[in-house]
Amino acid sequence: MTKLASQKNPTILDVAEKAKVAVGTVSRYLNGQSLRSGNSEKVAIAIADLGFRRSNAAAELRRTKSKFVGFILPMFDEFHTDVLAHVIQDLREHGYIVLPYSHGNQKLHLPDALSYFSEHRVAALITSGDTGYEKHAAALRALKIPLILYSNELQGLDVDRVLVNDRAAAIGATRHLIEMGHRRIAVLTGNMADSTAQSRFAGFCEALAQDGQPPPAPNRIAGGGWLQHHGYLGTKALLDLPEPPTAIFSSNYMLTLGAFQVLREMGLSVPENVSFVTFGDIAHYPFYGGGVTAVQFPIQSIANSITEHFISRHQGKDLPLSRTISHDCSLIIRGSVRRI
Amino acid sequence: MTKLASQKNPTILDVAEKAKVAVGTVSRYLNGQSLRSGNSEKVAIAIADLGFRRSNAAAELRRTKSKFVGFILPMFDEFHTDVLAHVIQDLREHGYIVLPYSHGNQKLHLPDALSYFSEHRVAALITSGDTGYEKHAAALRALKIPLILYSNELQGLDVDRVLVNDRAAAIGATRHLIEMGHRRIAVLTGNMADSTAQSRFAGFCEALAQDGQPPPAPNRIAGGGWLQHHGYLGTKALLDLPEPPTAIFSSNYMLTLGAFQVLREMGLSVPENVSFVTFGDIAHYPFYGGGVTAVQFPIQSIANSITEHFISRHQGKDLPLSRTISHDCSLIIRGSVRRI
DNA sequence: TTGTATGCGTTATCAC
DNA sequence: GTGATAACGCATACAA
Repeated sequence: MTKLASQKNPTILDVAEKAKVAVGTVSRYLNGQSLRSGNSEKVAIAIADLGFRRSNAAAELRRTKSKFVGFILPMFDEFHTDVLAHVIQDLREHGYIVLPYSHGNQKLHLPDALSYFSEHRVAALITSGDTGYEKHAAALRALKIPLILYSNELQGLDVDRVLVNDRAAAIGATRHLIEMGHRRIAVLTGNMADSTAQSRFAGFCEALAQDGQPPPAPNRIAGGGWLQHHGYLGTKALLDLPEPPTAIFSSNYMLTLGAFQVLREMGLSVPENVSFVTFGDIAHYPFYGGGVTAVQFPIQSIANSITEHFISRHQGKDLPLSRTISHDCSLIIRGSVRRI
Repeated sequence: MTKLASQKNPTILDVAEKAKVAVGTVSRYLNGQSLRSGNSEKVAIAIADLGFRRSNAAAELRRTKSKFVGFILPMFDEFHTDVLAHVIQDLREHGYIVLPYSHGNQKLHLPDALSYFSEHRVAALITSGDTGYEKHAAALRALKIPLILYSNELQGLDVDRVLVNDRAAAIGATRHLIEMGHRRIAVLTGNMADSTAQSRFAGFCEALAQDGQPPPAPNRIAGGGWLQHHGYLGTKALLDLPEPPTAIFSSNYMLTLGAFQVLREMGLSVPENVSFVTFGDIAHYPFYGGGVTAVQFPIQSIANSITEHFISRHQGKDLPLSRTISHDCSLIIRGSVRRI
């Protein structure tokens, strides 16, 4: 059989031959290392002529450090997708490839994800650290790769963390309600097993306490999960109270969605019938009725910190086992809080 | 130096040795092929004992067909992210890995994406086929891999297409406006270089024609791009008309967002001051004012068709060079259209 | 810096 | 089906 060059992809051997340099030189070129002046051009020309593309599989196999980074997101919702998109962008500029893995809001099956990432020998794992990770701490440690958490705190693991000041933001949002004259304030919490849900609730309570108010009565606490139906059911219960709240503090945007669903069904509007403050700002909130007052996450900063954590960790410098960065949120005041 | 087993990842050789079978047998096991009864168990036990994980890089290097599939999306917006998420899920069930590439709404730099995908030897390329692809047709052909387009039509390439019946949906949406008594109807178009923008506009005009109306006057046609600011500027112009439209037909959800921004700034509301119909349904539309009447895309069906196209193409069956599947959309009627 | 040789871990190809 | 062996394409250690 005659060799048909067009049949096979050209390799660095072909490039080396054509450029009349050694394969090592081509490899050095591909990895951005310096070569003798003049050689760069020769190699570049040969690559262009041959239409050569390095095989990432071969490089990956031979490399000591993988270029893949795993990213687990609970679902492709606005917040997580936004973080993911930024991280993909940031890491690509450093030459890394992000492998997203979503468990589609099914019950988390972390072992599946870990086995998937093991196959790809990912250099690190980025995740929001949802409920249930503690159970798999051993498996995570067995991966022997850096773990980078964003959004949620997670105890008992040596990881880098990128958090937001949930508590402070919750205090600010609640205080805004108080300043606008609200006293019967209810709260929609997230899944209280998650640290974000706890911190936001704690901040809410603290703002109340600072105002000299008692902690919220149990029937003013609803939700208990992150999804729309939690917000729906929770808000329904709150509004059915003999003394319904004049304002609601919501712990994320999906709860808020569910709340709005109820309000719509009951023919109530914001802020005329009930005031509203929510965690999580989305592109649509400015136009929801009079606009929704919301706690905005600094997505760009979160993504940057994730990237920085990864890069420094991957350089293998001497680093503490665990580092935490916290970012502040902004309260975007719109029209969903009525002064009473 | 003594060999420390814990230092290196176990390989199929280790598994084969431990299970007392040949490496080929282990490979067959890993790829789901049938083994002599009893051998499966032996291999499974050895794998579990050793904590073995196949190296995808090595497999990918040696395989004749890659397990990677490229996916280009213009941005991580609701529509494209939704399609992506479903495709990731569908393809994972078939053992394929999706590599998303977004150009972040910058000017499309297709060569970057193609070079990235070349390195990974992707088995196929999925993309919405935005404006500007024609210029790179040669480069796309040079990849010698199946191309699967969704959303946009693209002439002059042998590709599989998954489209929606934009024209029919546009007719339906416009007819709804007409049936509700509207005669002064304006349109926000997308980028008219894209087939979706053309089809939606054509459907809009056809519905008008069916009602015996003339084509829209030039000053009733605005937008000309897919982004929020196109909707903003376009709507501003429409409402500044001596005879502003009583209803607006919007070609996607971001245009609609921009339109709502203007309406809000001008203190106008939907549908009291202007009625609205939009392409693209999103989770928030039920709660926008009285709810937004919208054309809903069948995301699940689109994703399924993409997957089917890829799988059949990848099986290498004898197939026509180009296949097209079209899906119908649904008009979700809510409260953004006033009867006049 | 360059050239050469070796190995990464798997799949494909045979003969059995 | 199974077993032995030859690639796959690149990075790297080593000697030059």
